Amino acid sequence: MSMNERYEPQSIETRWQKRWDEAGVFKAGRRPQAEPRYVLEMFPYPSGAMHMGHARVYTIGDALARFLRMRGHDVLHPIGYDALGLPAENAAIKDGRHPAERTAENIVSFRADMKRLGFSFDWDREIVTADPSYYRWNQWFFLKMLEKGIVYRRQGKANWCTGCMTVIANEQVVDDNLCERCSSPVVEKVIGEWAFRITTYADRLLAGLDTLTAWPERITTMQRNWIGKSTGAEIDFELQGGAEKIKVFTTRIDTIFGCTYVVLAPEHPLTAAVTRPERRGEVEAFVARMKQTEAAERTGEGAPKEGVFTGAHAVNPFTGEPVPVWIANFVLAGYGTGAVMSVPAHDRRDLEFARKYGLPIRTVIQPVTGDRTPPGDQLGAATTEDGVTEGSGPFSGLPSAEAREKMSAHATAGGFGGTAVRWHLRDWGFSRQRYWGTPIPIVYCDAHGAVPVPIDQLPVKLPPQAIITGTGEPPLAKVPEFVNTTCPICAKPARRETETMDTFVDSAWYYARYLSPRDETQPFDPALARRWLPVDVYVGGPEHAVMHLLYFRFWHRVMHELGLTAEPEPCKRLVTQGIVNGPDGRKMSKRWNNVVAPGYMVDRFGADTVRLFMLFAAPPEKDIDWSDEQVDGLFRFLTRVWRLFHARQACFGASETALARAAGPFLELRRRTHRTIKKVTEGMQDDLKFNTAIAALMELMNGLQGLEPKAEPEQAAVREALVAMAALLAPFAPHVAEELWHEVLGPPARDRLLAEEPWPTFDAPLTVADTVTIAVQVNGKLRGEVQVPTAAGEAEVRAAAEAEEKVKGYLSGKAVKKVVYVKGRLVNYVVAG
RNA sequence: GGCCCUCUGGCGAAAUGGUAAACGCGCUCGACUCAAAAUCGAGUGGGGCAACCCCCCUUCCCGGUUCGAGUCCGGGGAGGGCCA
Repeated sequence: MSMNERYEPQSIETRWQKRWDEAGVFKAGRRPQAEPRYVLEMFPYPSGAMHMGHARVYTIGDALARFLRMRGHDVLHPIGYDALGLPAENAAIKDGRHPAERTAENIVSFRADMKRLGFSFDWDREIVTADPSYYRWNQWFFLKMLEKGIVYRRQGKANWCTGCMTVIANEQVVDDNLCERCSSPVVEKVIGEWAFRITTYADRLLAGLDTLTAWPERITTMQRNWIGKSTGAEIDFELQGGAEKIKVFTTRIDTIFGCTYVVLAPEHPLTAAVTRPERRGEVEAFVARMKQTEAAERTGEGAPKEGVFTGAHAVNPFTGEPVPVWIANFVLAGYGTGAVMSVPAHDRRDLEFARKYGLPIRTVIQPVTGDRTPPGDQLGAATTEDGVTEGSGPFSGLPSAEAREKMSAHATAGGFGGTAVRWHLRDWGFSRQRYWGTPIPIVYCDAHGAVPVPIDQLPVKLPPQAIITGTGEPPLAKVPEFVNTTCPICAKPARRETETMDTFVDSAWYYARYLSPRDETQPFDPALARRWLPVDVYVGGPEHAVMHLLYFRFWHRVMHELGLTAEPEPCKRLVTQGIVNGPDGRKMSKRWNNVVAPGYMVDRFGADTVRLFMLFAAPPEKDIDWSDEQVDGLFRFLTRVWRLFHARQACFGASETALARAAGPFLELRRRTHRTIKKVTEGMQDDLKFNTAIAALMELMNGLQGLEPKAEPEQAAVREALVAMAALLAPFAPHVAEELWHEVLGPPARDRLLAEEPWPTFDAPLTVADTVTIAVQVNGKLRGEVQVPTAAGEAEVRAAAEAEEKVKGYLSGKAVKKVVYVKGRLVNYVVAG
């Protein structure tokens, strides 16, 4: 046997990657008897070169996948590419190339970068969403959902991105009404579009969150807020001298006796009908002006409240009192009923508006604290908290919650309203007026209207020759070969739908396609789904909390209802990993010139060092800053490990039977070895404590460095430590681990691979040291420590503690009131004075 | 404004309510060297002291629960996220 003295990762890494690949050790389904585990990382959008963020997610998932494989599980750890979408199309327009060409190139580069990092993916299951063999199943789901009424065509206001020239989802509109992808302004546009009725799942998606106990709470909280259930009441205000009713939605029906006016959204259908002739000019001018203004601008916190009086009055059904009907900018047609009852004393916006236009303010809630709210005209600010009703007729003197219940019941009984629920969640409009997406399988026929493409005619393929202009007209509309077709019902000439699907459709169910990626008869095999789903651990960025992760849950529920999956939720445990910032602590970006490319770092230090850095810097969920010094340190660690093995080659042949005779420092080494196995194992199982697991390995190595084994029992103890170290290192730094493991074991291991060896086990009695240090406290302050045999009882420990000179000083002449003894930890004397 | 999260050495961090700062980085000193790099060894929270004996202080701040609080509870501050 010969070992190179120098640690040269580049040469060993490619060699082991090849061996793993040839042996097929990462293929899922090789252990049909074993318990399956599905480890998934969010698949990449291959928009350019791979970056550090990718290196981190896949390293985290890979460490876990490798660990579980060594624990004997049958592991599914797949990868693919989220290849369709706007950025690829925009980039293609910019440099005049076809998105398919660019995407294919990016995938080649991504795949190479991932392979160089040694991720244990089952490459046979690779999927590309831009491939018709994938997106035909998007079309299949579309048709199934159309059948079930989950997909529908609607005419409505949509968010139109002026940069991407397409409709985008609510969730994709950020900050000041800008597009999440391209930062161009987003405007409202009335448009016909396809939508998923995700709102009919709102209650189930909300309730399902309670079952996701292994998801980070902040993600479930964000989803809960996004779904946004608010329970309130709907109340009809009859128009005085007219037949119309104004339906208002409120969560604060307990304040209804304080309602002094009613406001309609400018777009409310009743606006024109209620307006009195003498006010018509003013109202129309106002409505016209509001149409020019965007929603966010109108309703923003700082935006001035503006409105006009319609001249009409509506009757408050609780008081019988007529109140004026106004139109105002801060009410939106799209939320609730598009009309609100205004209670200026108890709502901030209503108060601001009332003050501006001189409308009455009436206090009807008093704080529970007993403080008095001043009368309306002296009110400093609206009191928006719950309290106790007053001036509310038969409902006076009730706590808000009780008042709400009784008032809702009263409205129901009187036939003018009742309890109602409103959701923040909107239906998911998924039509895109762009090329690089899944064609929507619909044909428009003059005689039969919108006709679904029959399932056996799928896929409807994207024509390669689309003219990509980015002008806002669907590019597919300009491809006659694509557009012109025949009606599936009457075979007469017809036109294809030219819109494509949002890419969130692709990512909503890709994890299921990995189960049977080449299946041509169904999206995936339900029998395999029963074995592998739900996903055991899903690793990805927290930025997907309300878009991808909600659509993902929605889609899974639909699949569940279609009988394709056994469970209603797609994934048990979610791990959200932090960002990798530049060395300067700022987000890596060309703008700051602080981008560190993973490929370059692999060239310099090897994949194992880069992987160790990702895992050691901090726990997975924390943001980290790239640090050249830390990377140097981890490379040094691997070099030290390498040299240590080399320096101890004499131990490699030591016999295991000699182990039992190890004594003194070598028995202590054996204990450290077994404690390390325990610590790493538990850290990986319970939480993903990669950083402390690696720290434990460093400690083991530090302890090993000072030992000079001579006799065979000593050599055997060292060998045991080396074998364990190689195995424990395998999930984190798999290449060097594999190399060293083979070196230690020698020829007997020639045909085996550490990647699929059983995980080391520890001998429980050996994890216990024979003496422990017990802290001695007096009144909770540390005053000394004593070494006692691990087996020592309380009396023995106390005797030793009380014999300590220092402790004696603190105890002498004091009355001991109480002694707290914690086995193996401390003894605390509570003394008087 | 609402909801949520975070705050520990010079830095990244660790710590079932039980010896705060494991491990790594950085730094200091020493060995090796003509010298340097690399490597190896020792030290490294702050203050007091002749003393690396010992004492006091220290997990953003204030209070509480407890024999004992970085950890639990209440209040405040700063920073961040999401939603408005």
